[in-house]
Amino acid sequence: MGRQKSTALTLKAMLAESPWFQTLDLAERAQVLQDSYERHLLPGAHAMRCGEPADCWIGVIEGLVKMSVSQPDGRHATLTGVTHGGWAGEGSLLKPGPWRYDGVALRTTRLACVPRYLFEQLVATNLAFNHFLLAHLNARLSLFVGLVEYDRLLRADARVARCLASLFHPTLYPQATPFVQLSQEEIGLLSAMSRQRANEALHELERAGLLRVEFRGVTVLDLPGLRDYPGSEDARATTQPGALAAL
DNA sequence: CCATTAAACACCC
DNA sequence: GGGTGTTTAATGG
Repeated sequence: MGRQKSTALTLKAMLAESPWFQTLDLAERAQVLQDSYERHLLPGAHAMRCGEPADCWIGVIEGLVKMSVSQPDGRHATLTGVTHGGWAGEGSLLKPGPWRYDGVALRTTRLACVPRYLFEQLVATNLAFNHFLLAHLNARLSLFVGLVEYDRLLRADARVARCLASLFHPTLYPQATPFVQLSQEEIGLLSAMSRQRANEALHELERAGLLRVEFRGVTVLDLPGLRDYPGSEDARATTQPGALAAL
């Protein structure tokens, strides 16, 4: 126990720092603090498994959860990653039935779990909480709209850029700091590419001055630049096959 | 043909 | 020991 890592929060601190918690009145806060619980996951363990009962709303205190879908033939697609400070699962909780996605811990992970009945009670009675949920869902929507574009139109370097930038959405990840603690393998998993391709992409982004590749992670230097990498104007330097090759 | 990846390797934090 | 950086052969569009 007692392991004190840099940003390790307690369950209560994690709840207290979550934006939606601020929307609750005192009684609601007390109930959330009392009835929420913590789960510890080893790498590879499921935070949620498609088809199993969706019995709580899940926040990431520490670690990394990869959201994905899979098909019977074993192929699977990564949807997004949830890092510390992020909340996930509200989509499945908003209607009856089981989880509709898989959530897999990519490394040792601690989860904050808010029981389903509490989540439903807040949705039914607390307008401010609903406002938070709308903003949260809207943020998720724009993330996935961007994902379709990214999957269909962008090359690998740009996919990594977008994947990293998405971890800085203030609504989804209020606790984000410039240093992103993701190994290159994890970045590859989230960006749907191999580790060495992710490595190559990261160095391209570093060359572009958008981030610094570091030990077990990257530090983001230019978030807007990452968001619309490779940009439209001064991207001539990098190889840009396809689009304007005719000229 | 080209890009990407899995596998394997040697560094080094 | 795990995360990197790099090379190799294999794979698929």
